[in-house]
Amino acid sequence: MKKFDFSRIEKKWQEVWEKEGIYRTPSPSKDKPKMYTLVMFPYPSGAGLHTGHVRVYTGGDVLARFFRMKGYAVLNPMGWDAFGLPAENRAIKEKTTPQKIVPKNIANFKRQMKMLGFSYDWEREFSTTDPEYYRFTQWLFIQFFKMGLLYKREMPVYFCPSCKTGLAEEEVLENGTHERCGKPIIRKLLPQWLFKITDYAESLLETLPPLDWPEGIKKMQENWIGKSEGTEVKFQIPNPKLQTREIKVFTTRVDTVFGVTALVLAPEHPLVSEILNPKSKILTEEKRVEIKKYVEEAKKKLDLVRTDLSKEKTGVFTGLYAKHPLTGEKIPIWIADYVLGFYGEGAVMLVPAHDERDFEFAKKYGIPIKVVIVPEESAKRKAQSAKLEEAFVEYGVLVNSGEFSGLRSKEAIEKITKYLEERSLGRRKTQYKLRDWIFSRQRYWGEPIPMVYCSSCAEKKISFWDLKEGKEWLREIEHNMPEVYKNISRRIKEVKEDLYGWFPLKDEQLPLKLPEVEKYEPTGTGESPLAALKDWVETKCPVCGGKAKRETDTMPNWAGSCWYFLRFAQSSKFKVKSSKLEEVWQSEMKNLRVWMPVDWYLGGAEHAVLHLLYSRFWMHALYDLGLVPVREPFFRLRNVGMVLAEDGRKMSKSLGNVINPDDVVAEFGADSLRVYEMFMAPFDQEIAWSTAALRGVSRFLNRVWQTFNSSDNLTERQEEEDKEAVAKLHKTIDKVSRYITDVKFNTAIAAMMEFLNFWTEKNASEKPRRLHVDDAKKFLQILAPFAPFLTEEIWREVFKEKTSIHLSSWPSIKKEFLKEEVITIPVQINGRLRATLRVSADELEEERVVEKALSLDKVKKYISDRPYKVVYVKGKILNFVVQS
RNA sequence: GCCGCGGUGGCGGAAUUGGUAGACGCGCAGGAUUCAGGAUCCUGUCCCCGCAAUGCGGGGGUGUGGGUUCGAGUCCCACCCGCGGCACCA
Repeated sequence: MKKFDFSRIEKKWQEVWEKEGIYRTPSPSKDKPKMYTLVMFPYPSGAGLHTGHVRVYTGGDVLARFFRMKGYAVLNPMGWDAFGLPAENRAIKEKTTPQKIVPKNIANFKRQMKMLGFSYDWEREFSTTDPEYYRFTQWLFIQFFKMGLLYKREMPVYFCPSCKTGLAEEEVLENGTHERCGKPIIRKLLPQWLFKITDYAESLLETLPPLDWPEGIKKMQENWIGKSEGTEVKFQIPNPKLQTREIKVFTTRVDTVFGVTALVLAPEHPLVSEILNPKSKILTEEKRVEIKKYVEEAKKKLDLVRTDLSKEKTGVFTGLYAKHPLTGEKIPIWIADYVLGFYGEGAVMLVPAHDERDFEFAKKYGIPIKVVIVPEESAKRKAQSAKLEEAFVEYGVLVNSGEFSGLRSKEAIEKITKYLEERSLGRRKTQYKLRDWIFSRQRYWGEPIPMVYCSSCAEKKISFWDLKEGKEWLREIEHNMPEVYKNISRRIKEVKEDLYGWFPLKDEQLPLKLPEVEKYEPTGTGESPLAALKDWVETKCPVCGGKAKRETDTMPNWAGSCWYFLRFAQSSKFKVKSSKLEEVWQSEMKNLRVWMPVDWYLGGAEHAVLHLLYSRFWMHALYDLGLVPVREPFFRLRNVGMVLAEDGRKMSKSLGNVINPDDVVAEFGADSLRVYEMFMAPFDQEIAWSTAALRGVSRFLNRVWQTFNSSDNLTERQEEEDKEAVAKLHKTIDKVSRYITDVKFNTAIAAMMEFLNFWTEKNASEKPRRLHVDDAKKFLQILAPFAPFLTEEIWREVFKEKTSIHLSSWPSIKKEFLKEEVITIPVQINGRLRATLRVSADELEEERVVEKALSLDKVKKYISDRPYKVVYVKGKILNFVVQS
């Protein structure tokens, strides 16, 4: 018998499928509902696809193929996320350009994807680096700008002296090194574009619960946004020499406010800079130097590797006092680096008795510890003022708290907040951990930010919204979307000052192409390489016609991935003839309405927060502007687990344990690789590579091939068909259908293996089991999403089918085959299995089953004459509870 | 420290969600075929014990200890271990 020659066959079908265009996206209709399956698109690196890519893309492909056969109009696209540092760094190293590297990498990725038989609609392919694509990335940026969601501000950003580039905080590892190059980073003050993502914190939180995402991922997003409700309390500083009149603190435990024995400021707090100014003359020179030294140390510390030793809290007393808003007591003001400058107000009230960190700090510096909360039980006795061994951080009953003494914590929080609000000493406040998103990069290989800066307009304090164009835009929003307008105009007030002189490009000027340059290495000054291109940078101000400069920063990698799923859903022949991009976008709304949201989104859990949060944010904002039909981009999310090397470690070149898909396909074929990666473990679980297990899968596929190529197990005559095999087949179809949509690919394959074993076993009379060819084909069909090449070969070459198996309809199940005719009922005595009973499916009544069971010798033996109780779950189990 | 996920044979894992624990695959052992095999096929394979031993019977068993239940891998309580994330968030 001929062996399965996979390399010849795979090549043949790749070509045929392409020619026949079987994976082109059909138009959905009433009978053909839409199904948008998407896998996180890859960064086309020079190394080509790795086994992890194969895993997640195969998973997506199985779903797409399954839904296609189920009669859905499937959109299953693929593209490339090709801007960003790796290509740029590689180009620098190899003395070439990213423009030359990227297409090569893409071509290699695409070759490998075709080799693996992924059923993408290649007509929708694009790269984020295509000017036709980033023209709209830039246009979207401008929409966000107009909405007041962007502002420019000097920010202390992380900077990698080795890569000579500014970094987002997310690119810095815990140990203070750059995630790409591993070198230590420093901090540098640079003007940055920031996204006001914090303005959407509530919105992003609100729509999270109904999403069909892994609960863990949802929780991580929730924690990242980090909402907490509490009270802002004002402490006045009765010191006429100071400009700062008050210190605001945020607390979730205002019930402990009577226990405040100090205020602690972050080194970044405005009051700190004020008193450090030699001109202010608030402090003695000695004190000023002491504090200055501490603050500088603390700021450096942020940049240093955080060690366990640095965990001990340090601080310095300023010599200044604030007034307690409720008791009027003098409260000393300290500075300590454990208070963060960017969270809350950059200051906390120190309540040593009821916060562990405060307790530790107070002990160290001899600050008084005042108990104001006691456990409810001890409140009933007498408030004991015994020395605290540790902070009492739970809720309890207030003591030593003036008129609020005796209240329970929760009630006290309400009452004290109200009291403070009435006297303008505080207010209810919701605080988020989420911070605004630094969106500009001082790098070459990214989308140019389509903004122009005119210094003379800036001096005249002209902003975009002061122009006729800006006013008209706002008026239209106000007219059409009054609610949205409220938010936009509030934000504009907040950001306007930072944006005098900044004007967006006109639609017809887009795309603002990334100029080809000779030297695109980072400048080292922190500026983007684009800053060196005089001709490009210098331009005319669209407002006054004078000299103006282009923004030379580019967008981060995230920009392209924040809306690529929209682009796939828009028409594939998306050629922009009109320069009116708004019209072009609006004309595509019908397609977005058809396809969005993504029904199935697969990708690694490492994107749990950033990519998913950023794209959700863009969608929420675009929804407010009426530019997308839904708020949430991804209805259903499933994670894929990593593929580790055979030794259980990460695959890496330096360890020499990398498995290359090209090699595996050459030796075992694409189907074997696909089925193996789906079979090894649940999809979301990590797996270690095992070539031995891959052989097992390969053996299974070979047995499928042999079975369909021999006459032993097939028949054209209905009467020769093995009834048991048919019943088993239908059960298998049922299982596989359910397992696929449960993303339990491993058990789907196990079920098919089990079926093949049964089918090729001899029956009770030692004869081979035969299936009618029409039924045998059904088995091929359920295997087709996993092993597209092998099944197509048999479908068309053995069975001479004219059209692809992948366009065939998923086999339907006959319910009567799902029923067991004879059921095995376990018989237990006192919960221990003692026997099994084979009962026909129409004799499941308790009376009959018990009678039968009692006739079993084993059961008799255990019961003998003792009284018993019967627990019977129909068709499931029988348990005799016997007294001993 | 906090949050999330997990702990089942020699290994990867299965278990209809409270109802026969170990499906399927790997590995291993024995056999067939072969000049040969790291190819293919068949048989066996959770551990321990007993017997009139190719069979039959008994006991133990899902990280540990307790609990609920006729019945627990699954539910509850306490603890141990591993992985991932966040890390002074007031």
